[in-house]
Amino acid sequence: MYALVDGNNFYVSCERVFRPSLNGRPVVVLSNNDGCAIARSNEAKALGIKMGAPWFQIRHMEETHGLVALSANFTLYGDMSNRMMSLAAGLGPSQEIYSIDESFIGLQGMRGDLTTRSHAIRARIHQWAGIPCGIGIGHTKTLAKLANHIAKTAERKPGSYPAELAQVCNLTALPAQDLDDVLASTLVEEVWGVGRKIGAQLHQCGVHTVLDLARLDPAMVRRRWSVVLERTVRELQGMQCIELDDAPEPKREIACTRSFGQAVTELPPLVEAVSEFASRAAEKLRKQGSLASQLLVFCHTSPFRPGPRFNKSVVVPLRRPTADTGKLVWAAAAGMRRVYEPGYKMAKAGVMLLDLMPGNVLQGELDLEDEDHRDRTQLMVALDALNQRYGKGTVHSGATGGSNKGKDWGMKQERRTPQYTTRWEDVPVARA
DNA sequence: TCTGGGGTCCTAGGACCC
DNA sequence: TCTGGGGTCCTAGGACCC
Repeated sequence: MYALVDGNNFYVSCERVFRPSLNGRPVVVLSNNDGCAIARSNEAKALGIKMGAPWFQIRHMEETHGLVALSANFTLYGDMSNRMMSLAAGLGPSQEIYSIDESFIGLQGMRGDLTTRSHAIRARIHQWAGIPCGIGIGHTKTLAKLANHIAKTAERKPGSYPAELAQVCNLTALPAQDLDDVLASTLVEEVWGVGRKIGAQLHQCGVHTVLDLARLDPAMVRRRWSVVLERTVRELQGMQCIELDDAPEPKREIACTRSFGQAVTELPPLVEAVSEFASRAAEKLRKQGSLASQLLVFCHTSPFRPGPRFNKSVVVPLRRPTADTGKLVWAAAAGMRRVYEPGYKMAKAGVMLLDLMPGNVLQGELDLEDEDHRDRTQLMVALDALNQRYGKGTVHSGATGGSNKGKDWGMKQERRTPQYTTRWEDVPVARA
């Protein structure tokens, strides 16, 4: 049995802890470069503001509806998250931190009334961390997720579900008929693992509610869709297919990408940008104790704007797996010089570290013939510690070309490796 | 004018080998 | 020489998550 503890409107709730005057008002938190809304208060949701809505499309509500917009402060949210997570951990014997605002709690072996206990934990998180939460309980992670959705919706939209399910929804304590009623009044796309595409396909097949989905034959679902959706169906039926992952593996790839506030056409600022990205990515890489074997660099024009399109990337092989900022920055800069073509308004660029393997920077590189290398890697570990303690950008390795503090890079969507990736050897050198 | 930034898993198909 | 089956590895792309 699992619980899912999830902070409501998390970024907005974090801001409200320090600015109580925002309570009761429509508030959004905006992404990098104030591009679009990545968190919305209940009041903002009630205004019809969608997740990811571009700021320029909703800003008129500042005047018409008193909408308040805040620039994101991710350092603050990370701090608040840590507090919330350690309090949530009190609910059961194991915990998987799933995202900045959500954690699954394993409830195996717990005695007593879990609903009452959850209400108590919820009150404690609100009182000590200042964050309002919803808690959902189910026999599987998928059901716990669904329960959490019901707990939050019942609170936000009275009448949508029985009032006693608000804030804490324990599906395992519901009589069978009540459970069916709840599942029948929830649409399939609310299920964890069902997105827009598959949701639409399900509706076409007459599968509209979660109850409809839960009653499908798993074997048929596997044939018609995939093993992934089959697993979801089984989980809805109460069979555990997804385990609690309380000791996650290190990341298999690490990315740092940004959209630019204003389009960039020249090579030097692009090289500077990806150098900074590589430096950030190298920090993440060392933090998880990995080395990278390949580095991918890309840049592209805006998909939203007219004009000539450009979208290219290159994979730069690294001679040896490394976590050395200097080497990664060099590779990123070299890669950008290769992909760059003049005459385009670049909207976004990024760096991805690929083909990661475990390896301590120091121990992993001791056998290098490079004499300075050991000293440099030791220095980098020291710099990482300082930056972590005193904030990003406190000190830089000389290789990264100095501070980019205050630079405003914007944002845009990029989910997968760019399409036109070429091999390093096949790319002609750009004219600089 | 102005439109996130990260990640994961699964599958299909090609290359290569025996 | 010709033909074929089967396994493995890799990559690209689709779908999903927050």
